Amino acid sequence: MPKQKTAPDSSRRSEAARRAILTAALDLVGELGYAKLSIEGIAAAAGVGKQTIYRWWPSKGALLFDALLTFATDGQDGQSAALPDTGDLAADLKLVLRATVAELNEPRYDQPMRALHTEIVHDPALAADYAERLDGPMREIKKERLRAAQRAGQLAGDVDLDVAVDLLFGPVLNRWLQRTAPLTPEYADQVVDTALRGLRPRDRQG
Amino acid sequence: MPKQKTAPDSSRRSEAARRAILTAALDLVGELGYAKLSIEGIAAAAGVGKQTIYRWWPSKGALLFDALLTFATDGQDGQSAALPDTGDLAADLKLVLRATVAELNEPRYDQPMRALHTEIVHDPALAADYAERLDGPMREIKKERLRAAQRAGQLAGDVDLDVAVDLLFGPVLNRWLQRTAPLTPEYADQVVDTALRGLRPRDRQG
Amino acid sequence: MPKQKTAPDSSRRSEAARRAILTAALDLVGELGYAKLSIEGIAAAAGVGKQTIYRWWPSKGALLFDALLTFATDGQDGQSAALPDTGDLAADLKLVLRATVAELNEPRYDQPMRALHTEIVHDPALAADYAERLDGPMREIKKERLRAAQRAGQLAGDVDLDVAVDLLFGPVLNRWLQRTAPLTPEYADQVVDTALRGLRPRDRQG
Amino acid sequence: MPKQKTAPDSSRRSEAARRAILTAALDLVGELGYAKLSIEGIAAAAGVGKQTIYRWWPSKGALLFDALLTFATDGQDGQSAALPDTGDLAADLKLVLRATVAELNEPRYDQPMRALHTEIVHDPALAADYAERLDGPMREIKKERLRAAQRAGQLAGDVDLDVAVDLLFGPVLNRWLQRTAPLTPEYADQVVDTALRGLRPRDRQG
DNA sequence: TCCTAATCGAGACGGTACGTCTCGTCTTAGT
DNA sequence: ACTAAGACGAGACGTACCGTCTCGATTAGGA
Repeated sequence: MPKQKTAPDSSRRSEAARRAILTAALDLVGELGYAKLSIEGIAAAAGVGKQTIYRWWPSKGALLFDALLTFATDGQDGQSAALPDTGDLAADLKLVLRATVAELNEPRYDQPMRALHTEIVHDPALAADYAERLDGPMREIKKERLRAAQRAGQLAGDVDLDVAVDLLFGPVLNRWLQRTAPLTPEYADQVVDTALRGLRPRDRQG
Repeated sequence: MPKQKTAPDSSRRSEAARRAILTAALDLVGELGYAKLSIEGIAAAAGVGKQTIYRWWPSKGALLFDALLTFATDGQDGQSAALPDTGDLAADLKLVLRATVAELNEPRYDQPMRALHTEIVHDPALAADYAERLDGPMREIKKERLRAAQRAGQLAGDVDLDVAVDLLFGPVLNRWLQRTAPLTPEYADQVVDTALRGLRPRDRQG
Repeated sequence: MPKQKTAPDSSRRSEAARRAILTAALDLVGELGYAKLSIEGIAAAAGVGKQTIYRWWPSKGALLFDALLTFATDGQDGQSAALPDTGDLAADLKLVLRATVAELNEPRYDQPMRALHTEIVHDPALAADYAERLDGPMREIKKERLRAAQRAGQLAGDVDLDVAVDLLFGPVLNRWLQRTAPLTPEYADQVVDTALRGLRPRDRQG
Repeated sequence: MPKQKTAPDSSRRSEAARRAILTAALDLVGELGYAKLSIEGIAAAAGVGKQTIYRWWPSKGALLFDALLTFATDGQDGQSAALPDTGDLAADLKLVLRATVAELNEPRYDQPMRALHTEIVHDPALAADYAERLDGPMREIKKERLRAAQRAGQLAGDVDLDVAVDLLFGPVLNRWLQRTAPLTPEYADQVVDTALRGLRPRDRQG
């Protein structure tokens, strides 16, 4: 069987170069914005040859994603992460959604995440990677909290949890991406309240 | 008063060139995808000098937006547009959301809209323009239908209509942009049902 | 008939850029030598975009040749040039060959000419161009002087003038290119004397 | 005395690798031409690590030279080589010069020799090596034949033999390198005849 | 016979330059 | 004044090689 292109041997990979590249990528995207981010610039800032980037990452988006994964998930253990559960679903969700809002408003995260989302929009392969490695685990954590709420009788048992997660987080992410209106903690509260209560009047009998 | 930069005189503008450019832009973005779309290519495809593009549009995103506005809103009258109102809110919303899903899945719209969203993500000026000229009017139409539902007692009176719109359309738009899962008509129905009913159990009295 | 690649329109060509590029090329090849001469470097030194070079010259060799032609032939009229004719063929040839030796030893000409010859060795198209535009005219001038010598009875009438030119100038050029031995004015004299007299003994009858 | 750089120990040298490299170099230069010849390519074609090349040869030119020396001088004994001596100097020289022409026109030799000459033009160290190991011995063989001719009274006694060799072989080598005109056996004959007879008329007595 | 040190293949690394592409500006003719 | 055309300075793209630098894995002699 003839080998296709001799894939790089990751055992020989330089960890120093890898970290320098990821750091430089995050620094530069925060500094210059996504539009002015170039592989050339990242290589120069990291003190690395361009080929070293092209060797290990298939696209600028994949590099950015890797950078985000590496440094954003730096502190936490990975699997041990869970949403708070004080017994009060509405309060817990507001806390989480407000934290999300705060993070999205944080300049340090804003630019890289916009960049990543831009790439995802146009690159199905990267989207799949994102869904598997970032969105998937996060979504599972959220669904876990909602499952607990179902067990506690605070959430309807027949609700599709994926839809529930989308209902809660979709509006916030959307407003952030589209900038249709400022993204405030109050908005997060509103979304939680409205999503939990539903749009239909409660005093009517169905 | 000395003129600053001799602003282009739109009275002399060539309508033929304008339409050729907008058409070429939509064609090319559908053909090549956003990443390979270039001003240079649009000019060549439209049989137009590059300067003619730079003279009339401030950015590639603005051009794309213009193209979308010009051709997407082609058939409809503009103000007369309204959401259907059969008296059955859930059914009407499902109809609209399914139509949205269908449009987003339509290849002819998919690429240009992704491109526009990408630009919006990074260009606040364009985002404002988008909010004012496209999202705003559409949102108003949706809110009008919801207001009617409030009058008919099918929607809680104290619900913020903007949040309601976000709750209904945000998840769909999000799933489209992020490709976390396939975007189906059934999902549209689920979102409507869940948003209307709310996440909380209905059989509890409080 | 579809146009192939839309050849550049030389009427719009920037003369300033052209001269800056040719000057920079000659300067740099003299400064760094041929091996370290790069298009990138020439463009930077000339304050010019790389594309402007690639647009007008098919290869580094063609550019160098152009530079040499432009500046080496700067002073002289072009057609009026002729070799000296004092009536003494040997003296005239020695003068010319000594001048050739001096020029080849001149650092200002040495590097660019070596570079050009290197390119010619590997690029038949450039070789043809060289033969037509530089070697051809020069050879004609030399042959003209030899024709005059034939008329004056100082040169055998049945000698092929091209071979005669090669016999006189070939050894000098060769020694320069191959560095087999130092290239001195005395060597020029020796070549002229030997070529004129021939290798065979003169006092023998056969 | 501390060793400077740990010079390679040639006793441990792999003869298989050496021959594979030299063979690959000659093959590739004939196949791709000199411009596209790369150390990387030679190493790959030879199935050899790049370092093995860099360890044993100081430059691409030295490698090429080595390759030429190894395979071009393969059949012949080395010292026993001598030019033919039938007693007829002109005939002998024509034979040799025609053989030279044939070799230079041989595709198998053309490319590598051009490559070597290119390197020599720019690399004085290689030029010295070439002069000592290839040009020198060959020139000595040629001069030996000319000396015999002098003894036989077929060559003027006061002619500088180096100049004589240059006069005979320079024109041919030059026409080959510069491609000013096709290199034919007839040209070789003409050069020999003209060089032997001289350019001056023979019927004049002085 | 084992030891050990140099050579081997392989290929990652920091770099430089390549030739192409597009950017946004500027210039030239032609309506 | 606008247009089509396209040259220009600028600079990023992704590729190809450069020459240096580890890596194990042979592969010789010298002990």
